[in-house]
Amino acid sequence: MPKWLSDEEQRVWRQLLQMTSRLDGQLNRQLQDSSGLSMADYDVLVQLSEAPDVRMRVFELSDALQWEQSRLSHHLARMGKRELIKREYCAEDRRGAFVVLTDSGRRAIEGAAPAHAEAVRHFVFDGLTATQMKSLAAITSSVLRRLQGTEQQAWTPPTGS
Amino acid sequence: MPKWLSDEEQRVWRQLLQMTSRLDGQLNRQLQDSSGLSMADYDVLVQLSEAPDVRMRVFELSDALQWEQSRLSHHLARMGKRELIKREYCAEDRRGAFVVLTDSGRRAIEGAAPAHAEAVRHFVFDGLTATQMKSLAAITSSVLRRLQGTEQQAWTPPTGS
DNA sequence: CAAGATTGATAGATCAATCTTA
DNA sequence: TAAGATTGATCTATCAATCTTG
Repeated sequence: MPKWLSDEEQRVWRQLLQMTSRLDGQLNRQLQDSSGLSMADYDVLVQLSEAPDVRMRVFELSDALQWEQSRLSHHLARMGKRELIKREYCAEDRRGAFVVLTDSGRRAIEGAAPAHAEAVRHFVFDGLTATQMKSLAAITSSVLRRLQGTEQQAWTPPTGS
Repeated sequence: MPKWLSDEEQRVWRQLLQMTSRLDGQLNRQLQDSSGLSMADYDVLVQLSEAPDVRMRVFELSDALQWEQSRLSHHLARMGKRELIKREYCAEDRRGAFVVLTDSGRRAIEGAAPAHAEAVRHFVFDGLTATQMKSLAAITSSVLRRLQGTEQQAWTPPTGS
């Protein structure tokens, strides 16, 4: 059980970090400039637009996005001010609330999606072979499996005694 | 030139986004709990600790980390308050400044590194075959190559006329 | 004026505390 | 008391404006 990453691991790890931060930056800028949406806005709008009756309970959204409740609540408040979404009362459980896509929210996501998809394809998928595509699916699955069950608590390394 | 991502692309893309956000969250929590450092702190301290005389110019750090000047400047101010780094005057160019690792900063990074490396290995590399490792290197290189030259400006899709 | 760097304003993320209803 | 959700405080990120020296 070596104490450090190997040279190869280190190189790949730094590349992965760089890839994700630059890709994130580029896609956010593209979205922002072309449509005024952030990736976070986009993700919320995608979930709602795919939901039956374009509405979801707050906790459903939170599960789907894997966001903390409070982050989501603050974000929905801001999106509400911009009229991308609205809240509706929930009759069955009066503690809860529905989040509903507005017409203007639907127009925003429909306007933003084509160029966003194009950008993702351009920067990521157009450069990959079919084999690399399969590999990427396997790699992300592997890491996600290893992250299972560590959702809220921090992982601690096994003691080396 | 399809307008949307294919089903497979969509599935892999969502997995990649999930992987990076959860991995980021987990590694940040582990670092924070075990050492009081964030990943951002960690990256700054790594750069300084690898630099000759544990010091760098602000613009060198900014290049190495690929951070905007203002983000770095704010972050250094906060790290300065915590005495992880300090500033020193630059004689050669009096507009500039050196950032120097303090003793307490060196202790912090040395204390944090083993468990952090262990976590990265545990969640990522221990689950990959040698072939997948090579694939991951190729994939990240491909995406980074495609991002080259788009650093500050937003990319816009070619017009479809 | 341009390069190196900081500052202030604003938007977003995280944590703990709170409020209401089941 | 616990579940669904919001609020306020604090920390971080981003953008535009500024300050100083080359």
